[in-house]
Amino acid sequence: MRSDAQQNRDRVLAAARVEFAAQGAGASLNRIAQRAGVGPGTLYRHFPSVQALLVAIISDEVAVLCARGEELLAGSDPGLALRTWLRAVAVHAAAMRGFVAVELLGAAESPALSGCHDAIRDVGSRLLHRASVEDAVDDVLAAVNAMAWASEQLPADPARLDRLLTLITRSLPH
Amino acid sequence: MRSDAQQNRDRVLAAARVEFAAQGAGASLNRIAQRAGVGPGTLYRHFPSVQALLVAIISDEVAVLCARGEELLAGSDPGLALRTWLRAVAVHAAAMRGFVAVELLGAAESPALSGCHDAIRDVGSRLLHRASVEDAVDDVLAAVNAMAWASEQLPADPARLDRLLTLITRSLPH
DNA sequence: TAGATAAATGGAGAAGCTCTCCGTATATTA
DNA sequence: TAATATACGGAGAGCTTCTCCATTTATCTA
Repeated sequence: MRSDAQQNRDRVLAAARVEFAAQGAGASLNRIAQRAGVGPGTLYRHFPSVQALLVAIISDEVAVLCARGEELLAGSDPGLALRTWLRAVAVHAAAMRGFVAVELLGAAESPALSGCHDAIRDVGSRLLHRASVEDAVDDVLAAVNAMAWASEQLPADPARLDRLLTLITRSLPH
Repeated sequence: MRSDAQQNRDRVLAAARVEFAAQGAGASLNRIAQRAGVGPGTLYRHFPSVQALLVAIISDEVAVLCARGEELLAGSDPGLALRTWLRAVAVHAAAMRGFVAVELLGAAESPALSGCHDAIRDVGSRLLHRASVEDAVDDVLAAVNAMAWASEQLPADPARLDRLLTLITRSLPH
């Protein structure tokens, strides 16, 4: 990749992070391009769709979540490890203002995205298995993402996400 | 209201039901107006925002849900009544393709909408109380709506909604 | 029944969106 | 330094939501 192209790609990504964080679902690709100081054409060449942009942003954080999961898998309390990790997943999803949920849930479309999805699934299923939970990992992850999404929609209440997660996790092993 | 206005209002509502059911979040108000055989200006006078349109459509179904809740309150098994009603709420929310969830969760903005919200809350809290559940009705409803939303996002799987609801309801009294 | 009036209509158009195309500018290579 | 491949940005097409106002029409009154 040409060095100026790389630079522009990075600037678009940085602008997109800011814009998504600020505007959520109302983010405009035009404004992202403007904020990055590039033309719309440039943005679309690097990221042909909103998904592509999100995938690039999300991949980093998924890697962090997986690493955290591996750490927890090495720890001693399987039930606590599972609940801790699910909470981390939820916080991550909520921070992305619902995008992660929408994108990850609907996965399997983009190769990169389903890569993320598979990585999360893998760690999740091992954590579930070690805690003797029999529910499908897809269902549990969908539920956790849904809770993150819900807590986004409602008026801000710092404790709500925890209460919603508790509705699910309290039936899991302690 | 003048009779022609009433007629147009009804036609817009009918068109909106069809369009929302067919297109989901991608529904276009232009097309709704076109389908109803009215100009955009007419649509916007009757319903100044998408929310207003949704509120009108939703109000009917909320009334049905409340009636169902009252029936169940008169029955004999509090735990079963609660689970049955929560499932009905979820099916209703899913049928609205996520709009109900978004709108009802974010409530308290439009008077009509918060009316719906209050009605649902009222029935829900009585069902919860009778089943000796101590969770806040808002949290439970948010969780149920979130599950309906999640099941919408994922590839169609008729049993998924039930599995997701079970993640919540299995910790409630049987 | 006919005229007055208040209300509703619908379409033109402003502003913003996504996304494409292509002439121009520039980084890289020989 | 010259040639070439690549990336650039912005004009513009075709959407969208939403507003304004000249025109039409239902309803009321005499």
